[in-house]
Amino acid sequence: MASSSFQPLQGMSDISAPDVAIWQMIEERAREIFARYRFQEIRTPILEKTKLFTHSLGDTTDVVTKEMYSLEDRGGRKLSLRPEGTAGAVRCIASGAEETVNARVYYMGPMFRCERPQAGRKRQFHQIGVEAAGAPNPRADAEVIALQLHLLSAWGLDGAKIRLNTIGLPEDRAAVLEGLREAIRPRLSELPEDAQQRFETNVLRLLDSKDEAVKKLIADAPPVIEFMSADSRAYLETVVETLKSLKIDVEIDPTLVRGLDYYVHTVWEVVHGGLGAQNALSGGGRYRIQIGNKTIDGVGFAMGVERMIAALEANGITAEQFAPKPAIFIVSLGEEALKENMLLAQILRQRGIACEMELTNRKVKAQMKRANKTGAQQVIIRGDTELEKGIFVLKNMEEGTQREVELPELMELL
RNA sequence: GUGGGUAUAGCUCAGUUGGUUAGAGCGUCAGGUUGUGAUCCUGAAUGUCGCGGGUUCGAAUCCCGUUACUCACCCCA
Repeated sequence: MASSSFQPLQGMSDISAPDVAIWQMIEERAREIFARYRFQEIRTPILEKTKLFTHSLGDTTDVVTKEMYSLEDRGGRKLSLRPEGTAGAVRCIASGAEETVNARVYYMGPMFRCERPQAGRKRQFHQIGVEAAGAPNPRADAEVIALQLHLLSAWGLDGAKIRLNTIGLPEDRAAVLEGLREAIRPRLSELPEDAQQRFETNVLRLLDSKDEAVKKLIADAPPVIEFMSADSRAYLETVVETLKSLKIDVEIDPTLVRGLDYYVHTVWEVVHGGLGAQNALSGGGRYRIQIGNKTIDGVGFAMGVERMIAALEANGITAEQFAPKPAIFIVSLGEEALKENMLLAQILRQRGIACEMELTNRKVKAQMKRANKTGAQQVIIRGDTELEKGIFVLKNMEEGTQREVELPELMELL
């Protein structure tokens, strides 16, 4: 039992073998897919000025107002651990030269939100995300969605669904809010108190409420897209058509909204059953963010790696399947053989062969038992008698067969 | 931030209305005469019963606090 005073903080955990194998699989395959779509990695600082987040995510969003880990440094500067990846990535893009306005980047790493932990929600969690900067273009949105689905299939995930919606342009916002309020106002008094409050502060959030009374009311209200300009509606249509031509199925969900202020036009979510209440694997959308005197347009998404792993596990894909196994396990018998076998192991490793060995003089039986547990395909047994004869016993663990070989043959076989 | 559940061996969990030396399975280690694993048999080690306080002749068991885990609300990936 770990000493309680040295446990990780609430909602944060160590990730080690064997679990880490699935993380490595996810990251490895993601890099491969990103390369095919010609996205490049960026690594931005985990600690940023608080202002970067309040400014780009919106200073009334919960993420910014109550969930950030914020601190002052020794110079009294207000800093925060990043709660998401887009702000930093966009800051980096904005600081670059002119050609970076069309940057295509991806990132993977830890994010921090001080919320109550729950299924699929940690305080330090990990995201893999992409940002494709560039002027609004529905085809760019569709390409990014295609990339996202490609990732899911590379990881072997089945049963994920995409829900898509538009939240229109900032110019549409006033009409949308007013239209929605007007539809709800006559029956406002029927709603619970917190919903009534949200009616004033953030009426869009009523769209995805879990409250039954609110849900019913929203179902009766006209879809918000009806309050948007013809351009905004055409934009969504082109996204959907492009996706269709790529043979990608999406479900239009008029109640889908996003919590962060920077979104415009297309927004989407990838959901998966078997995740509990936090069923969104990934969220994405088009955004417009002001950084200094530059406006960065772009489209991107972020996936929660912990949630992804939970979804994979629901599909029967687990870390053990990716646990690395040595090609060779070396069993020694006798002082002299042990010493020589360490040299042999070193040579094999330098030739690119994963190789494990027992470093004590335990009985052969115990060493074989350990060899079996590592999952090694083959075992080299070399004791002092083999050493004298200049041979190696090579055993195939699966078949249970073994034979004696000399050094040149051994090297050729491996 | 609000609310429910949980915390006993490395892991999964038993532990009767508070009663004497706290248990099982798995794993680990060792043996089953020569130097061979995944099966089988035998044996052994390992616990401040999450932590702190209280009630009691006596607490793993009851009460309070605390930390963490877990689930939901909220929020979001």
